[in-house]
Amino acid sequence: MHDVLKNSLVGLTALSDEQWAFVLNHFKSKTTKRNELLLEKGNTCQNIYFVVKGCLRIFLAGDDGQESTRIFIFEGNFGTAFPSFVLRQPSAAAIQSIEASDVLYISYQHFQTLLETIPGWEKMYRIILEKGYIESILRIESLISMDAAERYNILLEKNPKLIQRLSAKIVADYLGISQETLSRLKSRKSPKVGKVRKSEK
Amino acid sequence: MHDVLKNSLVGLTALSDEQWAFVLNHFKSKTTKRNELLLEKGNTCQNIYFVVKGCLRIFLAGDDGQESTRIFIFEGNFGTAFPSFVLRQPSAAAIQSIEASDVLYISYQHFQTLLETIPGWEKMYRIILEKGYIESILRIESLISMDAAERYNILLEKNPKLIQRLSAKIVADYLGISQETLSRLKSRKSPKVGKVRKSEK
DNA sequence: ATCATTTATTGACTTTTGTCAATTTTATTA
DNA sequence: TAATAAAATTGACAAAAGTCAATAAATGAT
Repeated sequence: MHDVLKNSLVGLTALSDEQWAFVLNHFKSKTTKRNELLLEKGNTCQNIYFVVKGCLRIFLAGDDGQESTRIFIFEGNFGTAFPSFVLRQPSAAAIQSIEASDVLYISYQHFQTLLETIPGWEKMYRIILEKGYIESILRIESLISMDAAERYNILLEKNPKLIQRLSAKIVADYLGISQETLSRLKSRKSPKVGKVRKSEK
Repeated sequence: MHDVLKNSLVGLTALSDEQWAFVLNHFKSKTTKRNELLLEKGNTCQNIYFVVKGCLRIFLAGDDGQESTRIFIFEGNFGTAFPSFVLRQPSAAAIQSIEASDVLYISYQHFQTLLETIPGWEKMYRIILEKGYIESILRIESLISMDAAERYNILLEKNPKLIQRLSAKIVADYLGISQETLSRLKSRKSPKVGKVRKSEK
């Protein structure tokens, strides 16, 4: 599993073999079950996760049972309940493994150690932050300037894998619309394109 | 002007006097008029701006004349058309000086120079990125999980100065709602709280 | 200070989206 | 593979928000 992590980072920053060993040594591995919670709302997030296989989601849960997905973390990506992790505060969001997944994770303390002792790690983190920040800006733009149909069509165009792979319920949570509205958008605009049924695979 | 910049950064990172001089030397200053455009949509953003006095906004403009404000940059903060600046691509958004403002700015090339030559600068940038990313995550959450009235009330609670200082039109653009809806929210929920008229100051 | 311009408010109406409920389809697991 | 649970779809209706238009208020430039 650690090789996957190294391979995905090796282009971002230049580290010696000793530094790579030091870095990788601070990541623990974990296998999760489908729907397993990695962080409960209200707890302070202690880890950054790197998804080797599978998919996590960070989501908000309202009192009424309604959920809103803040972000997905697919294979080859880092993620955490970011505000909680950085500010060391109880998290408004929970982290859930949507699929049975293999993840690596590093604690806040160890992450700080890497930032302080490996100069290239600061750069790598910065580049990952830039990428995440850009994604979030594009998402804000779609939310403030488009209606549900436009947002869905853009997602379909830019990230069709996401729609195929996840349940419509969760896609709706992510788009900020109800599952019924999403269902109607699908039948209205593109009847043939939707989640690939497992029975068709 | 450069003192304001140094004072706002000095707590984030440890630099020698020589390093501070080197850093500040790479920032140019500029005075802007009200409503002046610092970047037009379609151009690649060349600078990061630091607002000493006044306020900038980064906004999208639709074909129909409708505008959506991505973010505001008030005194003591950095900002840019971030995706364009980082990815070196034409910007979807424009940058406008809402008020007559004093700004400092640094070019992409000079910014890279600072990242490469001043280790503490990488850390400073990372901390600013973390802050911006957290803000954007909270904004996404409000957009996907709250209706217009809730978003407005939260903004009123967390950032009343923003509502007082800016026109309702621009606040509506920022909230992702129409000006009419915002006007109705104001009269419905909190008749006495609104923008402070200049005539009342 | 006045005037022209921009911004804000309000009403009437339309469109979009949400909610509730019933049904069908798909997925999970014993 | 049957049984059960979960998810998706659809219809009917309600609520939220947008649009258009008219008017009022505030601003800023002379």
